[in-house]
Amino acid sequence: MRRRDANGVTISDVAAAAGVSRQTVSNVLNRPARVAPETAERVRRAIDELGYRPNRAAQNLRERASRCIGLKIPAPIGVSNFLDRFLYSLTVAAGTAGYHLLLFAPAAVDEELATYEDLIRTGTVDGFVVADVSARDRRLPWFAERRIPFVCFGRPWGQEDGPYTWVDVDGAYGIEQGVEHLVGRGHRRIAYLGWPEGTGFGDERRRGWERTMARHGLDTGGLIGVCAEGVAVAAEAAERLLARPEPPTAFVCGSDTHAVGARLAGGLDAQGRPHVEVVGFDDSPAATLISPRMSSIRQPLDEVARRVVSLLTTRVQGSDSPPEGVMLRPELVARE
Amino acid sequence: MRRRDANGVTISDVAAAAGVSRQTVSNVLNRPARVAPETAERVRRAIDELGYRPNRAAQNLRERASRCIGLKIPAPIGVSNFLDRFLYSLTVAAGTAGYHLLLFAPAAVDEELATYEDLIRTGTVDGFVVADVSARDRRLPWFAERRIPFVCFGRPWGQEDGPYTWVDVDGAYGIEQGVEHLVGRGHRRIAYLGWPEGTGFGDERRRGWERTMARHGLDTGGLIGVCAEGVAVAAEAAERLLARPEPPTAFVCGSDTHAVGARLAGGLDAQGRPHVEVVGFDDSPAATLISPRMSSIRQPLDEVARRVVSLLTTRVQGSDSPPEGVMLRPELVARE
DNA sequence: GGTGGCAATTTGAACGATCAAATCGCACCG
DNA sequence: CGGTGCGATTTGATCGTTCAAATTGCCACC
Repeated sequence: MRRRDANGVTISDVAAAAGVSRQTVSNVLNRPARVAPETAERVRRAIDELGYRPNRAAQNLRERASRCIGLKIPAPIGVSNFLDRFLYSLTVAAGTAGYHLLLFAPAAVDEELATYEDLIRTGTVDGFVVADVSARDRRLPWFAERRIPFVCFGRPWGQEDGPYTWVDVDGAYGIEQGVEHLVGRGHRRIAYLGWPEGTGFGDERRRGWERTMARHGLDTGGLIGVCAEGVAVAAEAAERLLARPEPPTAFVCGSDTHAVGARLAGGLDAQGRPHVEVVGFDDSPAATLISPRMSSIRQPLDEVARRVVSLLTTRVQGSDSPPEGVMLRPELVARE
Repeated sequence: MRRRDANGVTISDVAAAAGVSRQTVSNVLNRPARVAPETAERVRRAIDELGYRPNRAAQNLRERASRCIGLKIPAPIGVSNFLDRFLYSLTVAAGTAGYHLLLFAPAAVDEELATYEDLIRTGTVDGFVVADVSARDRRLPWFAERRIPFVCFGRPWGQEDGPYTWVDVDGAYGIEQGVEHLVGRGHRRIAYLGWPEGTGFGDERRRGWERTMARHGLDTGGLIGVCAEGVAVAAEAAERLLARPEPPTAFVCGSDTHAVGARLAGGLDAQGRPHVEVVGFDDSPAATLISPRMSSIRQPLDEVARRVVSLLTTRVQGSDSPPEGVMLRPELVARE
């Protein structure tokens, strides 16, 4: 029994069974037009009978491609299951494009670049999705220099029109929808609660609030709160705003964590209705688990994943496509 | 320029540069003892200078192994980022064992088995981690029949001593620690809030509560609440218990979601201290985000991942190891 | 009946690594 | 001085696939 496990049927076995050469079998699968219909039919029957499946390693070797997309999985420090959801969308999108997602975690921070390089040089992956782009991310020029295919989820802030390809969601637009929603429900003193200055996406979301308030001629003075991500600190920050002489009646928030904090700070009335209306960002489970459920701005992760995969696969397949930035729109999920 | 990208240095290039045969280069990397020290040194220098890295596809073809572990990523319906954390631990564990994690998501439910089969038959993965074992999971006998290597995270309930290999965490022990903790703090009426009968792990956790209460001679009558996972329903269930004539003063819970519900139902006193003490399960971010922070039972995910990978790799490498069940102990993280 | 053209199919080589067996060089010994 | 033994190294074959070029068979046409 020489390694005759579940595996073991090769293209030659099929060829022999169908009475053709191995190349004809290959053609049936890859270039059906080249094969006479009745031959193709005979070969297909043999394939089915033997349960033949082409060996991936052999294909990879021949094609010089792994059909794998590499993704660094960050240490789980986050609070939302954002990565969970993106990972799922990305896996599905990759799958329909004929790719697989390959996860890796560098042993140490200073080994990170070496790990990327290794995966490419050994041909383990064809390219990367970079989901945690930071400002002035040193990986991006490093990849570009080595002509390593990659696509960012998240803008390379400050270089949106630069040499990198990315897909991102327009946070300002999302917050704008949130403000519009609250204005439509009669609110005038709408506060913003989010991250301190410095995170690209956070700043953008805040600007979305500012500009929408301005368009409606609403004052933003004393209505901004900033704090790190965390329910407790967010609740404190919200309380400070609520303690002011003209307190906000509603909040738009940079994240669902901030939003949960705002809701806790606001409290509920006797009927169990929140004193302040809150719109979160990310539509994480927290938004639906809190009671009553909370409106939140949902990022179109499926679409993001599809675009990322599509951009990456064209780049992997060698066409020297120009850099491209794709901006998608989030959507307000209004609840209650 | 024939495909001379970042890639392209082969073992023959190194051999030529070092003035040896390609097999000697291979030996330097895989069987160093066979090579004379000065030759090895010369080869190693050539490897460094050329930046040689062995091609993975060629190795895979020759070795008949992909060094990839397949993992089905479930649709993200959960509330915790449990998968996030396990995925990370698993990626790290796989990495140190020389493997990579390959994610996939079957297009449709009825294609699930076909997807597994395909991945094995094409040699895309060497085996699977099954992280979502259900009672009477039809995949397990199906895998076994085909001699497809796999290891479960989670017991195959009812067949713990059966033909399958698994790693799991002793939920009853964990809950026991929680009850002990609460007893130690003077509580006598300790309620259990968890899933309705039917989930293997949920039932086990409840039994842990029952047996520990019994050991302390404490009555469990009217102290059990069950509901689906969800903060709102959990809060309602907890309220019902709290409304009874002899209400519980503390809760141990089947999940952090249940625990958050219990905490919300209990409410805070004037000093911001919870009226009821609560111990959750999973030590998810929710436990630390709620204010004040909550005790919770932490599963040793790093250890689980290491054991899973270790069991799987020995099975992949062909040794017909007998089935094995590994039970690990969770740990109470006491807070406040 | 020979020739050209075309579709269908086959053959040989290659992708880059590793294993098994063969070969080489050298010291040792009878 | 030739044979033996042994460590170090090389050669040839192989893993399973696909590309490029060669071959085959068939028909139409002059």
